[in-house]
Amino acid sequence: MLHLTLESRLRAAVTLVLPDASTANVLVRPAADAKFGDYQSNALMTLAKECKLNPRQLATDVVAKLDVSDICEKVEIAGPGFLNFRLKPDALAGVLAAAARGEHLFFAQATTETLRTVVIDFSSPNVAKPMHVGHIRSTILGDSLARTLRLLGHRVITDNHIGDWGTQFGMLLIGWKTLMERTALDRDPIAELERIYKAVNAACKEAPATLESARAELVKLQSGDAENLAIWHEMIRLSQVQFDAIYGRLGVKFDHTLGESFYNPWLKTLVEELVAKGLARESEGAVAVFSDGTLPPKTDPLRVQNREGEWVDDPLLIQKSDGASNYATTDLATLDYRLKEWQATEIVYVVGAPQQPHFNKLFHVFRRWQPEAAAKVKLLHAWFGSILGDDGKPFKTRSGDTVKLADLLDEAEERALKVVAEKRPDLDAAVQKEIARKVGLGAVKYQDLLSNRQSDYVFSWDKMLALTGNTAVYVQYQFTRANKVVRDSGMERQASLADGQLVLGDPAEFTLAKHLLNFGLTLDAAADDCRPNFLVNYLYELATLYSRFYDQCPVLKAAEPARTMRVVLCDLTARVLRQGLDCLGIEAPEVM
RNA sequence: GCACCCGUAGCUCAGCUGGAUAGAGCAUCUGCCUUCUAAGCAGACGGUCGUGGGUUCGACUCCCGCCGGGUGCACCA
Repeated sequence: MLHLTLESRLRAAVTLVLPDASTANVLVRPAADAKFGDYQSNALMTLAKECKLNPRQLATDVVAKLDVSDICEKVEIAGPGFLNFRLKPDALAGVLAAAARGEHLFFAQATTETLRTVVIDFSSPNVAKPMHVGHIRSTILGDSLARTLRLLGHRVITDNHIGDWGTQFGMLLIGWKTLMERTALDRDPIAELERIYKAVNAACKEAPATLESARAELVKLQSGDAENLAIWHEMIRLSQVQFDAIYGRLGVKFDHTLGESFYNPWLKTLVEELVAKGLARESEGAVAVFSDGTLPPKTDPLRVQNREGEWVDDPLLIQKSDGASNYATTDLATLDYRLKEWQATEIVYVVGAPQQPHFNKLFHVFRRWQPEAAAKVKLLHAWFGSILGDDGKPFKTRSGDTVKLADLLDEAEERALKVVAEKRPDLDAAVQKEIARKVGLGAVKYQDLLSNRQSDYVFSWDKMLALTGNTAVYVQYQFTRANKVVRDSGMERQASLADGQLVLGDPAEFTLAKHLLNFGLTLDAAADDCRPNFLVNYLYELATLYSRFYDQCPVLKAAEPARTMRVVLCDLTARVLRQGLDCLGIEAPEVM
């Protein structure tokens, strides 16, 4: 918050010295080290380089025009041209008082000018398959991004683009008709669907005749056969029951679940339009979009170098030689729908890294298809790393020993319950169980959001369900401690708190208070780059700073004015922790 | 062969427009509960940031080469 004030003052001062310079990159950030002060700006060194000026001289000139004496001590110029700002305690206390009065929680919401309409495409499991740990990253990343953007005041539309169409249904239909056991289906629908799918898949490899009949069933489905359509609808319904159960546990909600099949009615005309516009043409019986040659081969998504080093076409197929569409066609139709139906200004696809070439092609082809619309929308593939097995190899759905998501969540809650029972034997069993639920599910989500999304992820039960160190439990625990102090303080709502009533004394208070102010900065960074790990790290740090403060500064026994200051710090810390955890989809227990 | 990703402490990983002495957790070791919840706090140990060059006031970060690992490369999604 204060850094934004410093930033705008600094920009104004820069403009006075260098009227033509762009100040977009003039930023004020929290200081890297407390000994340099509270905030710093490195921008003048960059600016001096661009303008071929002496950086120290530029810094001196800018500081001469800079008036921040209401919030800072004298601005220092250090090293080759760093600006170091040291806050006046009263300025910091003033921001805290405003937050305590409920005027803000250290972040700013979007205005009508900055409002974005963001469609987030995430989770997207396949019908008739169990959700496994491979789905967790997309689901949790996407949900966190949606929650964060919503908190920042943007219009967010979440869409679960489930896999409810495609060649696997040929095999599923055969299996349903010839192998399916009704009692098994009633007991565990997804397991039975998975079983028949695997059986038919194996049979197809043995006998070409089975493969043929699977194709025939698929054609019947696609041409509207009533029996096959009914079975297909039933498989989707059974899957949706499973999805809803998992999403319910995870607290994940979607505004829409428009699966691949939803776009079927538009696919044929879409292909025709692309052909008519000259973008797509027939090739080896299929229809594909080829490079138009306007880009250098190296940056052209539709060209690739072959073994001999020659550049050859690597087109985007939009219709198979049997006349059926594929996922490129569906994805183009989906993109078109989202722009027309929802007026999206951004579409974020939270999909794994291996699909980068696909999205490169998809976005490229869309730009050629609808240049005007494409110019107005930001398309982002927020990719993430693979989940690896203990052997370091990515595991795939068919390898057989994938960990089912439901089992993972069960195990998380069970492990957490053991710890809760040990730490808090005084609580009722039902209360213990509820804490264990929040702690266990929190552990899973936190672990997944903790590292950079682009890193590969080595799956291990112990790692995923860790309850010590930098984990959700730690943050949740600090929240309950802060919350408890506020409850016990008996302090009324602080609506009438005056700025002057807050006096910062102890260094632990000062450090904690400064960190609270960085909440908004962190939310913005996490949302803009789709990196919830920034927020996770921020919350962990806030929790550690609170824990130190709690250890060093008695709150309820302190004399005024320290007592009020400290209760306010506890209250604000608890509020920021709760709000931050909420952005991660993690619940904050009142008691632990 | 080509493209993309990765290589940071014993292990798992952070590292924000290039910025000041590269940070956490786990593990190991040492202290701290008659004091608001010890699911806690304080401290120690631990690094040629794969490697060799380049760019510059400054490189884990940008560029080039090399080594090592992973993934993908037209009708599955």
